[in-house]
Amino acid sequence: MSRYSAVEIERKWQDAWDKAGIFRAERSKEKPKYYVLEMFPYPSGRIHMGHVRNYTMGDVIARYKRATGHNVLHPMGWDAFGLAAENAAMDKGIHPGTWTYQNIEDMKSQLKPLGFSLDWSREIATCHPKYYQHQQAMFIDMLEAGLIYRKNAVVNWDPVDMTVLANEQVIDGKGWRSGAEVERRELTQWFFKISEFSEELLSSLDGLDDWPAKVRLMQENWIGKSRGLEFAFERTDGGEAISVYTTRPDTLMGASFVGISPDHPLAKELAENIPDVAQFRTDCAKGGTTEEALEKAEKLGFDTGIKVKHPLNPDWELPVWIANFILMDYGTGAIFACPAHDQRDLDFCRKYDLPVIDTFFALEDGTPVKNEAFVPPKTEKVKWIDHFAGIDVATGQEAIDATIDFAEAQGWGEGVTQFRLRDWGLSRQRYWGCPIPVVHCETCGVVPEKKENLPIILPEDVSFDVPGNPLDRHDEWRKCMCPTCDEQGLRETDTMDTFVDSSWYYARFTAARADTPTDPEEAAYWMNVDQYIGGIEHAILHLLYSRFFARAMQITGHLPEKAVEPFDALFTQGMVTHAIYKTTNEAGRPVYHFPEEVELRDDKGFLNNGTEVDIVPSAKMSKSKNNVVDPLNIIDQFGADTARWFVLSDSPPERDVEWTAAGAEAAFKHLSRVHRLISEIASEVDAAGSDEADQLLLKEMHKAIHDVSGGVGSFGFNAAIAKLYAFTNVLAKSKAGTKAKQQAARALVQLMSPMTPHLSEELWQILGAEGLAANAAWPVADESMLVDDTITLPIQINGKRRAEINVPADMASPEVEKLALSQDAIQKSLDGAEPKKVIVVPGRIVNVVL
RNA sequence: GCGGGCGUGAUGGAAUGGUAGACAUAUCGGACUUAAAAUCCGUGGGCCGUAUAGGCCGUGUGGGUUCGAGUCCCACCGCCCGCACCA
Repeated sequence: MSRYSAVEIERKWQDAWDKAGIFRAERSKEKPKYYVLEMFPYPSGRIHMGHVRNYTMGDVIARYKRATGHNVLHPMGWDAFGLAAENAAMDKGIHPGTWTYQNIEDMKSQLKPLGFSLDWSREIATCHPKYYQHQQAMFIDMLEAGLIYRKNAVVNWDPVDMTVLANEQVIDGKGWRSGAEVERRELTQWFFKISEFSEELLSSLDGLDDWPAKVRLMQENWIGKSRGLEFAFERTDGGEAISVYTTRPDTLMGASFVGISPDHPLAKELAENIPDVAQFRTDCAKGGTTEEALEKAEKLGFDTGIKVKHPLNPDWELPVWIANFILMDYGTGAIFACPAHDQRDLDFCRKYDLPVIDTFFALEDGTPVKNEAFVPPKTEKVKWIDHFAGIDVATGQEAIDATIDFAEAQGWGEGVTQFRLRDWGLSRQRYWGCPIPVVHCETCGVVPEKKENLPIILPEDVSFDVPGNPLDRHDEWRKCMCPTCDEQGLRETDTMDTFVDSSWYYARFTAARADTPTDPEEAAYWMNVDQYIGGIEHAILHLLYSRFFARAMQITGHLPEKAVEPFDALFTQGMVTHAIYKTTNEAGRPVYHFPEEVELRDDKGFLNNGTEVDIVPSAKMSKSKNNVVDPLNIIDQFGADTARWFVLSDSPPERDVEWTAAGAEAAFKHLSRVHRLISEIASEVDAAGSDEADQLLLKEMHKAIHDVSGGVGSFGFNAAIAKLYAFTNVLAKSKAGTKAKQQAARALVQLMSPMTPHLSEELWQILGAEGLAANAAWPVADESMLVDDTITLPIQINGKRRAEINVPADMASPEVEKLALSQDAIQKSLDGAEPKKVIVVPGRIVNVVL
């Protein structure tokens, strides 16, 4: 009998599938379509465990759906534009395109041996003009449809390298290469009007039943709908009133000062004449643009000297401060501060010695709230002292609503709905991205390129020896004809955010070689994606942008109406994590070390020169952190099926998993055992089984079919695999040579086939079954075989298990109760006491309450 | 700082509010072998106990709801993800 040789088997069956062309997807009227998609990879050069996990899950679903009679589309491509290619160009002197295409080739050759049931004929790479020309065409359509516009926005500016930095390139407020303190600087940039879709993107979340609740909640909070009060504070000096927006108008009587953003028009105006204000604005502009950096920055304030009047009491004057924690992007860029009921306001008032008005809330029972920044809960009742409309006790929300009504009735304020969601800035001052197809013309302004001039192809002859966007320096490429007046114009040198590329690739896959962005018939047939699978780290941006883009494509006629939500079902897998080993260099910058450079002793890590490293115990595998584990070793050593089986069995798919090498060998041992077991069964001579034993084995088989089908169909892969282990154990112990055993063996091979497709093909053949296992219909569980005649019921006394009884499955509750109470162990525990109550949960449990 | 999530044996983990630890790994013991590997059988939360008898404790911590809580609620601790220019 031959041993399990993964290498031989896997190559052989991959060739067989290729030859049969069974994974090539075509429209069909006979079968229901099923579109399964995993988030496509960034071609970093090496596949990592996260990829293997992600694509194995998708492949299991794809193969399972094929087996259950679906016409499956399962494509693959490359999210190929991005920053890393430019870094490689700078570090290694390779052209970003060369680097990227080489990586794609390498990664494809690493993915192929895994035996995924992919339709490679639809492969796309977003950096290829055949892809991005369609993106440029859609950009023009969307620009003309009013979905795109230009405005100023802030970027990270490195004053030494004179270049824009990505957030990732800002480390502790400093440029990653120059080390210079980063400044926030305004540039004119292109934007998608995603905020116009706020309400729609929010309310449509309700229909996404097959999305994780946590993702919907995160998107809801991100869109951030709020109802609040907008009103203006009159200035005592007669200047233009300052309009503010607040979600807590009920705290207006605790107002201490009015704050404006450093980017507020008033702050800018003051800066023109007052050097201190200008200086203050400069100070505030230090550091990166992330919300995290802004929120964590030291709170800074500047008293403008301007005073405003409280809307409910003209004698009450409030000072106007410029404060760095107020965002110009949200509301009106101005607030009133209420230190008694907001911790940040309180901290600010204490720091700058501003008045803290005593609280005016009390708990429902009248207990006054001391001014330790008590945030009145929106859902709980608080006593609301009667500055406004005579309401006594109200929930926070009632108080808010009442205040808005009151302000509107008195005519000094207006209820306003606000969204936190900002428009999507798509401009990037970088080379390796899709060129934005517009021309700057002295006469005509900024005009879209003619569609027949597309694609606007990135020039090849660029250099990265100077920081900044090489397109800016490429005069030959920049100079072009204005599409409207035929005079000379200059091309836009900003390229598109790579999120644009990934916001519509799912649609392109439905007709990857079409001459237009999508093909109406193909899109109508294949959309929507039935199952989308990817990392939880994409819960907000990528998914929200894709949801927006599907709508924008629909408006511009590139997607059918039904595809308004592109992904019917979403599964967010957990990340594969690994410890990070870190030291610090002379410049104070972190240096990351590969796991194989670090020796671990007593929970501490050391480099071979003896230096101790800092250990971050568990972090997302990331190339820049040097903590990526390479799955190729496992594939080389044990084969793809072992790698696939292992990543599925080891942890629940939604949870993060800390990578350890141990366990892969165990998976290999099990597959070898299955190979041996099935081979033996195939060679066993027929023997008569006992009916009873046969029946028991077949019952186990049907239970396995039921449980594994359920697990595979609902991302319970690890539970399905546990069931397969148990079923294998039962099968191994059953009597040799019976018909039932042959049948059960075939079922086992089929049930494993989505996970271990190569091994299953091999064993399918060994068992003498017809055709390819990949083409075989999925077994169906016989419902009548799933029920047991007798069941074991635990008996509890006050919730603690004291005994168990075997009873017929259909025994009536009163009889179960009688039988339970008659048990010796129960009688002994009762010790003559009379039960207060006996709870019988049919088929589950008996609980005796004393 | 804000939003979201997670926390169960030595380890990965299982458990529609219903017997906590399925299944697997490490370990230990045994069989087979000249020996080893492979394989097979057993052991496999802690404590008491001669124990495959029985009992007590036990799902990050503290409280609550319930006949019954790993699961639901509140507070706290720790870790992870995201925060709009990493993808």
